[in-house]
Amino acid sequence: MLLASWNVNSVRARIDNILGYLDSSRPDILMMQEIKTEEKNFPYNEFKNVGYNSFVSGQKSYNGVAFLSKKKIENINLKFFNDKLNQARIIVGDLKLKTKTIKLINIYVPNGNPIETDKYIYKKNWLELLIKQIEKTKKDYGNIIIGGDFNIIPDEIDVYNHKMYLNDALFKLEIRKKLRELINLGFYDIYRYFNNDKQEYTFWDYQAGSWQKNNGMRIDHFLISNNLIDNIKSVNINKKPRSKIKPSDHTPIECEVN
DNA sequence: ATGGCCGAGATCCTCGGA
Repeated sequence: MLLASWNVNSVRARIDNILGYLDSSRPDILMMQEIKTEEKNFPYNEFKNVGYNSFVSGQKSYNGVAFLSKKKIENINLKFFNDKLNQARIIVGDLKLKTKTIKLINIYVPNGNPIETDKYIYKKNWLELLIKQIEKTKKDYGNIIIGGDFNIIPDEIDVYNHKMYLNDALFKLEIRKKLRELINLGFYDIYRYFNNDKQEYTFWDYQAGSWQKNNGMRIDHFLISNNLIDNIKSVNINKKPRSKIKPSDHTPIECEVN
């Protein structure tokens, strides 16, 4: 089973790119972030026509997350924890396989810049609430996959010039520690698990020729609960969608699950 | 040495992104 996660930066502006990606990579499940639209304007039919069901948490202009899935995803939950600003940043559901059920958690973590503002406080609080709720969930469910745009650069190797990002909400030590705390609940950063010292990115800014210069960062992740580690066959950052016409600034991360 | 983008939504600019 191929599981993918992609910050599409508007599902409607990106519809041709997304359909192209589904056609060439055929993921069983695609977790999308930043769909930037309400449910009433979500292109359900375009995805239905190519064999995917949509499960959507929408919001006008900003944020928004969704699952596209060939199979049904059950017990969809848009209120995994109480986000005081009520932004559409998380969607949770159960994937029932023959031998097990996997809890799928699709997240779009707040950016948090600039760091001297409420936006940074919101990011930190959001991560703390997420960690608390994952800790609770871990007691009842062994099989958890958290995927999405974490807006966190895990380590120096994960960005083209880490010194430039020391006081950035994506790389501040305080924020990276939150990711570490989450992983320490019993997860693997599955990209790094399979790639010890490989330097690859999932995001390149639209500005300053970042893509051409490979000035990127690895901020989209899959965290796999310990129980599932033997079920993961491979992980791949698929750079093709970033090279297309009118691309998202992110590219998909893909994970092959038994 | 510097600056370079893009999407949404309401107007021809602002906000947010990272």
